Amino acid sequence: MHRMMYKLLLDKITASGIDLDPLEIEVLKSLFYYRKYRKHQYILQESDTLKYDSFIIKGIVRSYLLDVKGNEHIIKFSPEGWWAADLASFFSGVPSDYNIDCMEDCEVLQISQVNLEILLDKIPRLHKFYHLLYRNSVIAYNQRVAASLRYTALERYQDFIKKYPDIGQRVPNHQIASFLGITPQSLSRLRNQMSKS
Amino acid sequence: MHRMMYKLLLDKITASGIDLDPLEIEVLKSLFYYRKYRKHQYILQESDTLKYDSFIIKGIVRSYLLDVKGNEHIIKFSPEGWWAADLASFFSGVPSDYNIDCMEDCEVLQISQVNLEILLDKIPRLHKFYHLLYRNSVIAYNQRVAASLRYTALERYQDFIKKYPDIGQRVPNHQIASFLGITPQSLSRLRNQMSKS
DNA sequence: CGAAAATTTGACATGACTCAACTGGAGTGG
DNA sequence: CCACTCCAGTTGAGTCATGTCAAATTTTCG
Repeated sequence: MHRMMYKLLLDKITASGIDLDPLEIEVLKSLFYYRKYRKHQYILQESDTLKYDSFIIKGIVRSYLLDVKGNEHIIKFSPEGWWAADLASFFSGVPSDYNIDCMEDCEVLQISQVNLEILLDKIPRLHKFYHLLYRNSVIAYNQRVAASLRYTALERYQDFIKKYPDIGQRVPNHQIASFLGITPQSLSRLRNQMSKS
Repeated sequence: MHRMMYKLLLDKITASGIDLDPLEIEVLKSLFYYRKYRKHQYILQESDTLKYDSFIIKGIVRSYLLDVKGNEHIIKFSPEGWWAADLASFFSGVPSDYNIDCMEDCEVLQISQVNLEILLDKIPRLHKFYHLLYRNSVIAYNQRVAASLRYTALERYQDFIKKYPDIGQRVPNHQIASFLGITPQSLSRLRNQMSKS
C-alpha cells in the first residue's frame, strides 16, 4: 500500500501534461510528508499559521471559519484528489482564521512552503501544474460567486447535490447548509418543499 | 505613447520574478493584440464565445451576468493592470453567459487561446507568471466567498470601499450594489444608516 | 435646457433567521 | 437488552433584513 501513496498525486501531475522522470519523482517524494489524521482531528486551527499545503489521498476534510456569533461557515470540502489549505496563511505566514478538520479518517501528503520552493526550483516545469490547478480553481470559485449572486438557495442546493453527489452522501445536511450559506432549518424546509413537488 | 503600451504588462511579469530578454519581449509583443474600446462598448456579449483574454491597460471594465428576471449581477471589476475574461468560455470554447463591457474608454492587450499556447510554448517560464497570477486570484476569490458567508451587507460594503477606494470613486453605487449582491435601494439605505452613526 | 440615469424614500411583501420544542436514530454503558 | 445521551433533522411561531413596486428627487451629460 505504501508504495501507492503518491499515485494519486503523480496521476494529477501527469494529467496536466507533465512527464516526470524517475529521478524527479524521487525528488518530489522526498519533499512531501505523508501523514494520517483521525476523524475530527484538526489539520489547522484558527490563529495558528498554516505550515503545510495538504493533498488529500483518502478521506474528506472541511475548511471553515467562524463569525462573531460563533457560527461555522464552511468554505470548502476537499475529498480525495483535492487540496486543503488557507493559501493566504500558507504563503504569507500570517495566522489563519480558518479551521481545517477531518470529517473521516484521512491520509494526506503535505508540503511546506520551503519545500514547495525547492520543488519548483528543481523541477520548474511544475509551475505548469500549479498554473493549471489554480486556473481551474479560479473557474470553480467564479462559478460559485456567480451562483451565490444569481441563484436562490434552493437552486444552489439542487446544483450542489447534482454536482457533488459523492460529497452529498458523505457529509451531514447541516454542513451542506453551512456551505450553501443558509441555516440547517432553512435547508430542511427547502428539502421538504422539494419532496412535495 | 505607443511604445509604452506593453509596459504595465511587462512590469507585472517582472514583478513575478521573470526577466525576459529583448527577444522574448518581442515574441510576447507579437502575440498580443492592442485594441481600444469606447465607453459602454462590449468586449464580450452573452452567448458569444470569448476569443481573447484581455489585460486592461487603461480604463475599467465590468463582467456581469443576468438572472432569469433580467437583473444584472456584477461578478468583477477589472481596472488597469487586471485581467478580464470568462475563463470557462475562453479555455473550453463554450459560449459564455457573461457580458463584459467597458465602463470608461479602454485600452487593452488581448491574447487568443492559440497565441497563449504559443507563448507558453516559446517561453515556458511564463507558467510561473500565470501560476502566481491565478494563485492570487484564488486567494482573492476565497476571501470573497468567505466574506459573503460571514459578513453582513453593510460590512461587505464598508470593506469594499476601504479595499477598493479607487473603484468606489469610478463606478456608480448601483453597480457596487450589484457586485455586493444587494439591490441599489438596500445599498442606499445602508449608506443612509452609515451617515447617521 | 431637457432627457436619461442615478439615487433616495415610502409602503408593503417575503424569504431566511432565531429561538424553542420535538422526533428519531446511533451509539454507549450499566 | 434497555435506559440514556447525543446529534441530526424537522417543525412552528415570531422577527428582521432585504426585496419589490412605485414615485419623488437629484445628478449627469448630450
